[in-house]
Amino acid sequence: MPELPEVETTRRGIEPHLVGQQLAEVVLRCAKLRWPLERELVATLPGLTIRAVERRAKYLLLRLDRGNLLLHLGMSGSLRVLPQPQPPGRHDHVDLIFTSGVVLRLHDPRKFGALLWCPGEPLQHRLLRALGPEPLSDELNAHYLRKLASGRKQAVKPFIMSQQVIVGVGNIYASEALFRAGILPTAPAGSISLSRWQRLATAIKQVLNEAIEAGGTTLQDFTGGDGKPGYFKQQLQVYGRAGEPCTACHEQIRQIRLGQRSTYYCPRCQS
DNA sequence: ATGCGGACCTGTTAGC
DNA sequence: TGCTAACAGGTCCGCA
Repeated sequence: MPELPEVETTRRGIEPHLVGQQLAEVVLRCAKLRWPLERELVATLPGLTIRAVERRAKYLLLRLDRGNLLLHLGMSGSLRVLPQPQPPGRHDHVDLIFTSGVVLRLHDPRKFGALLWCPGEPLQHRLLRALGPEPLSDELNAHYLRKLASGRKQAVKPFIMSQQVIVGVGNIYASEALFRAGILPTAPAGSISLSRWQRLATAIKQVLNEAIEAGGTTLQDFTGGDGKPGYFKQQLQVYGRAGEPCTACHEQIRQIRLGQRSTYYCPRCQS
């Protein structure tokens, strides 16, 4: 489900409810998500207080006064803050219960998400260490992209979705950014000119920023920490619109499969 | 080094 | 209406 805008929306939704909260109890109802859930969480976390809720790539970082929790929502994960404990529904796999009674609940039907305990610096964790730059930072620019793409034959869409290249761009926003930049998703990354990388870098920043503003994209069941859906779906110009007219030129939007992912583009606007 | 396909898991939708 | 196949927001890993 969540790409960067949805994770950031979630972060903003839960942060004000969690900072300063002291953990009372951890309830694990599922043996494993992406990885086996560490039983030591149940013994280690009670008593610790959340100092900050940060995001790196599509990971949420809960910084505690000692150690950190790394959270990834996978394809279908979502978080809710509940004012008090409630009976769990289907796929409500984890509850973090605080001394105030507030509960942070992780819901994840497909179980591709992750919850990891990280005693040391989370940015040095093996899963985060090799990640590329944040797309909304100045590190993402045309020169960086051209240099990294040099000599590479991979299609530009899977290239920009690779988290070693840039983080946060998933399947929806990759198609949207390429449409805005007028670049075919199948163009080999190594063949793209500096000026087109410039347009793409700008498009990525714009589409992510606009999606964050709208509270993310809700396709089926995404909700931010407050349970509200995101409204960016209405602003999608190509994703999920196969056969419909292009918003710019009225040509039919096409759908192809690229790297096992559905990919949408306008054959007239993108070259 | 790069790039691809498979795997993980459940739910929903499209098609016969 | 009911069954089956394909597909869905991610990404790690192993292999060529």
